Amino acid sequence: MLPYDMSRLGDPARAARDLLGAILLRTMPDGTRLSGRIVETEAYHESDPASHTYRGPTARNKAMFGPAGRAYIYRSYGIHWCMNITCGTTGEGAGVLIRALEPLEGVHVMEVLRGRKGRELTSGPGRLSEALAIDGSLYGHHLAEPPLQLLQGETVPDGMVRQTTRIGLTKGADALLRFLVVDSVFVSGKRS
DNA sequence: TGGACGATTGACT
DNA sequence: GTCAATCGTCCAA
Repeated sequence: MLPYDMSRLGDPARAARDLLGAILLRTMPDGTRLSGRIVETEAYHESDPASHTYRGPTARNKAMFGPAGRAYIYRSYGIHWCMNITCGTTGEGAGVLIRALEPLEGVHVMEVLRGRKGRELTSGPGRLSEALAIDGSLYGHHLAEPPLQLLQGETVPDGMVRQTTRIGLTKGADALLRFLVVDSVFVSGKRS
């Protein structure tokens, strides 16, 4: 499979749209491949009150101020790990939160890691991190190489993309910076 | 140096 | 639908 073209990780809103359909591949220490197709993203930028980078660089967010194509990983609610792909130029605090994947390879191992099956494997930022064994040890990792890689996938046509407000925010809640693939069962949130 | 607050999830009513 | 878990981070004092 071809690597994702990191030069496309400029403006985070544009990158969030473009990352739909791309593949995230995790290679376990024993060689097991865990992968999924990105079906839901959110864009964050230092000019945005909702972003972790809004108040400038800190020890936690420094990866987002570094070069594009790295993993910015943070702990949410003291419990879950969530992963972003950094965007923009060095010195610019921007990134794209990966909110949902469609499992491709290693589904059985993901089921063991999650202790669950089906839609709940990867339909949320904390869920997909657990399913792909992503944690703080991968902070700042360059996504061009193992054990965590971003690969080119099939392009998602505009007609299959919906743009909405982001999830779980108190500040900047009205900006339309969430992107999802409309026919995917794995998009986060409750379903009927 | 204390304390309020999450870019969430899952269990329970 | 409601709510607790759980702890690092950041700001006010």
